[in-house]
Amino acid sequence: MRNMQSSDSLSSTLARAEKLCARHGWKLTPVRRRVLELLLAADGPVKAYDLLEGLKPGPGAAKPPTVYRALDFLMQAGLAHKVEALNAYIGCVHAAETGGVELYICANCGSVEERHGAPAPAKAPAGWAIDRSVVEHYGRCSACARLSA
Amino acid sequence: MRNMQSSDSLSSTLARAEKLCARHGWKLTPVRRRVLELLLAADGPVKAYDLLEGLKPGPGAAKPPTVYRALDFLMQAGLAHKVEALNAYIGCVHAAETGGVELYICANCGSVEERHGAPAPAKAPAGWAIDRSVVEHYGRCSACARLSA
DNA sequence: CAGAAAGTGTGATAATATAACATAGCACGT
DNA sequence: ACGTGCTATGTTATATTATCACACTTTCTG
Ligand SMILES: [Zn+2]
Ligand SMILES: [Zn+2]
Ligand SMILES: [Zn+2]
Ligand SMILES: [Zn+2]
Repeated sequence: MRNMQSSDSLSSTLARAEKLCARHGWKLTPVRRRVLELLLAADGPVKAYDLLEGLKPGPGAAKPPTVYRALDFLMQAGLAHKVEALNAYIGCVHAAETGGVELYICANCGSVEERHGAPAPAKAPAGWAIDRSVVEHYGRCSACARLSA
Repeated sequence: MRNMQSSDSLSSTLARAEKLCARHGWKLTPVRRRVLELLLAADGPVKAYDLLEGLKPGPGAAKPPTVYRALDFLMQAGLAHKVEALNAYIGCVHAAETGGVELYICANCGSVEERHGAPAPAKAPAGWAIDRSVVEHYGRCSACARLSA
């Protein structure tokens, strides 16, 4: 399973998210904040409909658009990432570091490591202007690689 | 639009696919072959349900599983790739060159360039064993970049 | 030929995501 | 405070993408 953040680092990540939004005049509303909490507390990538379930207990009986809107906001703010090949989402532990993100996803335990600010892929076709890159690596994390060796 | 292959290069790619399958004892059945043709003839990534439409004219009134099975086969054979961030598929112009694939997808005209042969193993986390990588770059191809400059 | 394995057909359904429109809350100039 | 517009949310319905389960056929193999 993904290494769950300690309660401490979870709340400090949330605090940083709050500050980031305040600084930019973005609104980290209750729904958005709750979705971010669910993402950060999870022990791996989370499916949109699981977030939906996660919101049920609270006051807002959320419907799909609610969750997808919150995810759109969080991704635009750089506070969450989509794992394209899994149709799942993760909270960004780095709270919106700049630059592209590179993900290492363990197929065995579900842990995800993020690397921000990856170097440009260098040999793009001549004249090509890259706006955004999706880079996801699948395999076994160091712990799982040792066990299955 | 994606640079459509000339009829010539399309049939030579198909011929190479046939040979590859023959060599490995894989069965490029009519359905599979037809799906590959549709992919190669398309001028960009193709959605599964568009392939379904494309199969309608023929004898097999295909249902979704038919198409997804054919795609699974083609991808395992290295004859097609999935564009994860678009939920779409492309025929491999290189007919199963080995190694990972890196895609350059023009958001303006839909053209796709493939690069085979692992680009850069990069600096994976220590101990990490990568099985498969998804690398997709979105932006503007050289032609479209010039126009929108 | 029998039996097994691989491929396909078919109907149903699951899982993921968006459209369209109504309502509510907040910002901002007056 | 008031009206006005903008942003966010609620709600219903639907679109899009993908798989399951089971029957049937074809192909391979002994
Ligand atoms: Zn991140
Ligand atoms: Zn692991
Ligand atoms: Zn290829
Ligand atoms: Zn282009």
